[in-house]
Amino acid sequence: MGKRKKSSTNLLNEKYIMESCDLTYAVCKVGGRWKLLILCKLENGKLRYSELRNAIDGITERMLTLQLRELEKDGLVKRTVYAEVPPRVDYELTPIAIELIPIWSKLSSWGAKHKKLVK
Amino acid sequence: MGKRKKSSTNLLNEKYIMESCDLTYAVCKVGGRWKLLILCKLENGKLRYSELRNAIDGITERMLTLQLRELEKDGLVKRTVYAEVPPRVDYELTPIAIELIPIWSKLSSWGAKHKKLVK
DNA sequence: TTCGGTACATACAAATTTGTCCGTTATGGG
DNA sequence: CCCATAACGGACAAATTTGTATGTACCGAA
Repeated sequence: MGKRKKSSTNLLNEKYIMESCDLTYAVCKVGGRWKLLILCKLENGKLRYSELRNAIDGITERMLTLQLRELEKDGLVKRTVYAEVPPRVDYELTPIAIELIPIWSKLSSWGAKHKKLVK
Repeated sequence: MGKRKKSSTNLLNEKYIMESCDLTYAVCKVGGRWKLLILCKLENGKLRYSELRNAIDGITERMLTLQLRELEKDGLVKRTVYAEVPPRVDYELTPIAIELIPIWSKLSSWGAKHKKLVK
């Protein structure tokens, strides 16, 4: 999120795992604290920055920005800036992110089931 | 993993998110660095500690132990200790973890696809 | 001309995760 | 009696993620 040291064991391990396991790779892409919450909010269409901020209780602007930047870099959300003042920016899911939705819903059901089991 | 401070904003946020989003909850359960790799190795049946260690390149015994402990606590793996010397312990997926397998395979395909897209 | 709203950026600090190194236990073989 | 082995446990340190506080640009409205 900030800069990472090249060639720490930590980073090398991460790289190795991401290369050798597509599943870990996939999970890492949505692994930030707020990423899935953001993506969920976007399931029904575009939202602008402030709408996301208001929709996600507890997130700070810094975190929202950071996570959106990564999602954008990873091709999961598309950012559109309108040349207006005050500025307007909106975010939407990319096609590859949309492909995740049916998988999410299964995973989400699993989560709900697991949650009950544990109690 | 080590102890966590109760009532840091960080922890409170995590709790809140896990409660309000089953999807995030599910992803967090397998979110440790090595967890998915471990679970994948167990897909075809029991393995003992040393077999896991040897199967997963780069993992240290400490990390393997920690991640296994959490997986056990979360009911994703079952640990069996045999009263032998030297000790023998094996690990296997629980039923709820087995239910994840078909979802994983979809997610894994998605990961592979995404990986190509990005290149 | 100061003010307000939007979408950030930046410096810094706290929390958490991951990794390194070394110790432990019990016993059958030599 | 000494040692090797399997499966850990604990202290400590490095790396990384998350959170806090504050500042920026822009322009139209008051």
